[in-house]
Amino acid sequence: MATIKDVAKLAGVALSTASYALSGDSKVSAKTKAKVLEAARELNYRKNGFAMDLKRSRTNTIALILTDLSGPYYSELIRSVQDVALANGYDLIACSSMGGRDSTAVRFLREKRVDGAIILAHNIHDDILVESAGHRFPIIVMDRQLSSDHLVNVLVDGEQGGYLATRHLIQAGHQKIAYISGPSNSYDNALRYQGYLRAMREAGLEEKSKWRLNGNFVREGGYSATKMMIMQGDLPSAVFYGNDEMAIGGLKALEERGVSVPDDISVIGFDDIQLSEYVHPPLTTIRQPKHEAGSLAGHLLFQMLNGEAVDPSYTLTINMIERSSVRSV
Amino acid sequence: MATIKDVAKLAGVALSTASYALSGDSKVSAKTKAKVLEAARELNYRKNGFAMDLKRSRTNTIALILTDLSGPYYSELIRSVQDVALANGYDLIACSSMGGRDSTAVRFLREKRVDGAIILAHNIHDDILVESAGHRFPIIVMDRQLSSDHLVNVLVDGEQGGYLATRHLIQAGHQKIAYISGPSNSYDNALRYQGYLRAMREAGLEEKSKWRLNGNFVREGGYSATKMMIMQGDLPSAVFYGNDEMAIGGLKALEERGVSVPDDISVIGFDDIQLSEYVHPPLTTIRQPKHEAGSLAGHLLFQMLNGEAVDPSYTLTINMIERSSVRSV
DNA sequence: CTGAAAGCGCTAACAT
DNA sequence: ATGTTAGCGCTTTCAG
Repeated sequence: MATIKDVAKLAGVALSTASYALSGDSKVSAKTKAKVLEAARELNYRKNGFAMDLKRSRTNTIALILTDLSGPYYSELIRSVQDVALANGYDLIACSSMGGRDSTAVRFLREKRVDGAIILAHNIHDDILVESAGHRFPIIVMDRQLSSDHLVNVLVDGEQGGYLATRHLIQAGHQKIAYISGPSNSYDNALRYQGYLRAMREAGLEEKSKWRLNGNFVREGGYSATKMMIMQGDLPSAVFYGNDEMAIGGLKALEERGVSVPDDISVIGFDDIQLSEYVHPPLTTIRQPKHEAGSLAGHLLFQMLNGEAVDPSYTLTINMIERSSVRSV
Repeated sequence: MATIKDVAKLAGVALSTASYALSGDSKVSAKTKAKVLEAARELNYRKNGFAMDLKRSRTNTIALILTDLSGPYYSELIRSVQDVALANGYDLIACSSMGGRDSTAVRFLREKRVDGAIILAHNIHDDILVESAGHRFPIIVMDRQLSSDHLVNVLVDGEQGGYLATRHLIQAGHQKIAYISGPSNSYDNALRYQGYLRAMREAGLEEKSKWRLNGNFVREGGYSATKMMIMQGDLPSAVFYGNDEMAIGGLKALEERGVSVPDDISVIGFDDIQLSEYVHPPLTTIRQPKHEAGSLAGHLLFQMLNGEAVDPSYTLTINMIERSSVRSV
C-alpha cells in the first residue's frame, strides 16, 4: 500500500506539500497540486484512515449502538439519526451490543473509536456509559434514565403510553385486560407496565397475575404467551401487548385458535412499527415518535460536540393510533 | 485522557513494560503487572484504539455495508454475519452507503478502516469495490456478479426463483400474470424478471407490458403500482411481485379496493421476509436463504482473511414457500 | 524480566 | 509556496 511518502517522492515534492495538496489546502500552487494528484493516482494511493484519526484525534464518525442490529424495530429512528449525521458532515456507523462486555459496541465506547454515541441497548451497563462519557465524548441515552456529565437522555413517555393504551381499552368497556410484558430488565417495559397499572387502578380494576405473561418483546414470545393464555381458559376481553412485535405474534396465535380479533378479543400494541398497519386486523397501537426521537438525539449530540449546552433530559410525548383491533363491548 | 506513558510513569516502569502488562503478555512478573494495572485503574486509562490499529495495521473489525441501514429486509442476514464475526473474534459494524461517493461506506472501503467488507448495496459502484479489494482487504459482494481479485460473490439464484414463482402460478392455471418490478438498475430485479419471462415463454404465455409495473422494491411502490393496475381495468388473474415488501403494499391496495386474495386474484412474492407469514392472507413466496447466505459470506471473508483460497463465486439455490395467497383456477 | 528506541502514516506548526 | 520536523499513542524489536 502506497503511503503519502511515496506520493511525495514520485511527485518530487516534500511530504507536507503532498499532504496539503491531497487535502485540498489552498496554499499549494495548482501545478504542484496536479503533479501530486497525478502521482497519487498512479500509485493508487489511499489515505490511511487510522493515521489520520490518530493525528487529528477525531474520527468524524458517530456510533449508533443497538442491542441487536438485526431488529426491524428501529428503522425509522436509524434513518432520522442518519439524516442528521449526514447533514453535519459526519459518518454514522451502527454497531451491536450483542456479546456483552466484549461487544463491538463496548470496545467502540471504551476505546473512543468514534466521536460520540447514541445508545439504545439495554444490555450495556450504566457504568460503562458513565465511565465512557466525557468532555470530548458525548453520549445520548435513549433507553433509560441516567444522569451523568456529558450524557443526556432522550426518552419517550412510556408510562403515559401504557396509561393511554389501557385507558382506551377501559373506555371501550373492557374490564378483563391482560398485559403481555417485555423483558423484566427493560426500562421501557417497566414504564409501560406502570402506565397499565395506573389506568387499571384508576378505574378500580384488578390486575390478575394470570393475565400477565412475559413475551420478551419478541414476536415469538407474544405468540407463545398468547397460546398459553388461551390454554389457561378464561380469556380476558382485551390484551395490551407491551410492543407491536409481540402483538403480531399474539394475533397469529389467536387466529390459529379461531379467536377473532376484535370480535372475540380486543388487542392493542405499542410502538407503531411499520408492519402494524399491514397485519390483520390493522393494529391499534401507541405511536412512538421515533422520527422525532432520532432527530432530537442526533441534534443534541452535535450540539454537545460543538460545545453547546443542552438540558440533561428530554421526554417526548406519545399518542395513540386507532385502527381496527379494538372493539367496544 | 491518560496515555500508556502516564500509566508507566505512575507505575514506575518502562513504557514497554506497561504495554506488555496491559496486553496480558506473560513476560511481565505478576507483581509488576499488578502495579501497572493498578496505575491504569487509577488514571482511568483507556487504550487508544487508533494508535493500536495504526501500529498493528489491523482493526479486527469487518464491515457490513447496506444501502440503507434502516431497511427491515436483511435482519436475518445481519444476524448470521454477526454470529460468524463474533465466533472469529472480530467486530462487526454496519454502515450505510447512502450519500453516494461521500458515504460512510465508501470512506470505510477506501481508507481501509476495517479489515474486510461484505457488500449489499447496489448504489456502490463496481469500480470502488474493485479498486478497494486487495490482498489484505477481501470483499464479499452479495448483490451483483463481479469478478476481481480478492473479491468473491455470494449470490442467490434469482432467475431460478423468478422462474419457480411464475411456474407455480402457471401450474395453478393462471395465464394472465403481472410482474411488479424493482428498480431498473437492480441486478436482483433483472434476474427475477428473467426467470418470470422464461417461465412465461416456456408455457407459451405472453407478457403484456401493461402488466409490468414498477414498484421500486418498496412497500409504497407495490401499493401504488397495484392501485394503478386496478384502475387500468382488466385485472390479471395473478401477480408476481418482485419482492415481499411490494407484495405487502399490493395486498393492502387490493384489500382497499375489495379485491379478494386469493379468490379474485392470486399473489406471490419474493424473499420471504418475516412479515410475510403474518399478513393476510399469509403470502406464498420464494424463500431467500438469507441465513445461509450471510453465514457463507462471513465464513468466506474469514477464510480470505486467513489467506485460504476460495472460489470466486457461490450461488445458493432457492425454494418456494406455499402459504395462502395463491389459488388454482 | 525490563528499558531504550524505532517507527506505523499522517498533520500542522514552523522555518525557509 | 514549499520544505523540515516534531509528534499523535501504541507495539515490538533488541540490548541489557
